[in-house]
Amino acid sequence: MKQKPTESVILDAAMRVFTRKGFAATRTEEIAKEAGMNRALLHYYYRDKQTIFNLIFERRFSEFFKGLFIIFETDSPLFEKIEKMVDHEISTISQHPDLPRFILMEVAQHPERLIEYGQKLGLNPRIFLEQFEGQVQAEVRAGRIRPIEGRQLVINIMSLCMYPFVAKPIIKTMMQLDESKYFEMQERRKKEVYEFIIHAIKVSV
Amino acid sequence: MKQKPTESVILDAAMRVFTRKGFAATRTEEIAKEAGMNRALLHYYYRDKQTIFNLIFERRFSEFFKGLFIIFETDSPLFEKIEKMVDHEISTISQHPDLPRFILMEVAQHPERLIEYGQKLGLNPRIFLEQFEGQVQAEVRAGRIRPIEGRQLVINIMSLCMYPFVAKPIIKTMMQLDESKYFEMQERRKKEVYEFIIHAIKVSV
DNA sequence: CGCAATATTAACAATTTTGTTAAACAACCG
DNA sequence: CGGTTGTTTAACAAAATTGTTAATATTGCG
Repeated sequence: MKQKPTESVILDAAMRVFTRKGFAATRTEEIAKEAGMNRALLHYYYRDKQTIFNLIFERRFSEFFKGLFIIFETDSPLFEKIEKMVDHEISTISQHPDLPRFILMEVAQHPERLIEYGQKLGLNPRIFLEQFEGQVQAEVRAGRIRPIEGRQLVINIMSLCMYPFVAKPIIKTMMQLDESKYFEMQERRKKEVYEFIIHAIKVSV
Repeated sequence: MKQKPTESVILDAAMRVFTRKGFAATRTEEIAKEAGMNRALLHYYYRDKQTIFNLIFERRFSEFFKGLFIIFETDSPLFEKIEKMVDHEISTISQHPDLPRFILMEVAQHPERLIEYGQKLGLNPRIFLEQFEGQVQAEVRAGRIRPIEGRQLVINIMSLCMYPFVAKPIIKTMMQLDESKYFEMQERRKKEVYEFIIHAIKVSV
């Protein structure tokens, strides 16, 4: 029976609650309850709510962006890269389905954090983006894909992967899916989205 | 110099603040300031914060879903319908760019409202969805589009239209777009997304 | 004008949420 | 075992947020 150190019990609980509710709607009381302890203990280990939140935000921010950028970085051929991106995004986010909504919510409210934490992680979107745009334009010139702006393609890929998670409650309700049906739908999407994109850009033979 | 009735000055201010911040992060003080009045006056016209929020939510919920369902309802041919949907969504949401994020945030926190307000508006997603799936399957059988589940197509269309708004702050920062560049990008998307979808589903000739 | 009725505000009160303190408890070590 | 350290809690205090009230200002109308 290895008991986790209280610090990480707190952080794990805080992660769940903050991710579900966002900073503003989160009550420290709820974090404490989720961690099975008294509210005062949070303050014993961490100065205040904001301090805990910042730690969580950094963690989740990294989870959200790190994997994505790793794939941008690899120099596979375009189609392979897209396949990896789609598969990676849908797979990893499936295990943290409310991560995108959390990031979007908090970044929308404090856009300056995007720059701050982006630098902290050493992310440089400009470089990745330029590299990707170059790759796309090369394919276009080679006549393998129809003309498309690299950035529009990136936006399309991200949209197709992320939105179904962000809109999970709406999709579940409108399509009357329970948790497992929703999961199956996402599983099918790995193939569906990849093929959708390839057909969308490939020049017909 | 026609002065608007105080009720609607309040609601308009509340709409802006709630939409920007969501319920939990909104301070009644901020609504009052935005409306150019004393906080007490909000309570003179409306019982409390929650009452104001409910009015706003109903309004915005309707804005978000009503237009969408109208297009589902029309019986244009598939490609035309898709074109209308894409154009309509991107155009109308462009005028209310943070509407989708607001709806998603609040529905994620209170999914039961989706059903409640959906019924209030007389929306019946099941019927529209079945009708659309039928239309898609007919096209598939006719060999005009490649095999695809109707629901996956709906999700794809919505994703491509909505996500760029939901992720606006991230996209703006990562792609270094100012407000007008971002707007231009969305303008170009009307055509881009439509063509992307058509190529993705059309059987090559 | 003058007085209702309505609109608005400032000051106050209640509630909710956060943060602190001092005392109880537990673990470790001589 | 006794004392010392670090952990946890209950009770309290402070701050922030919301809601109320009573007094003031404004409007319209006889």
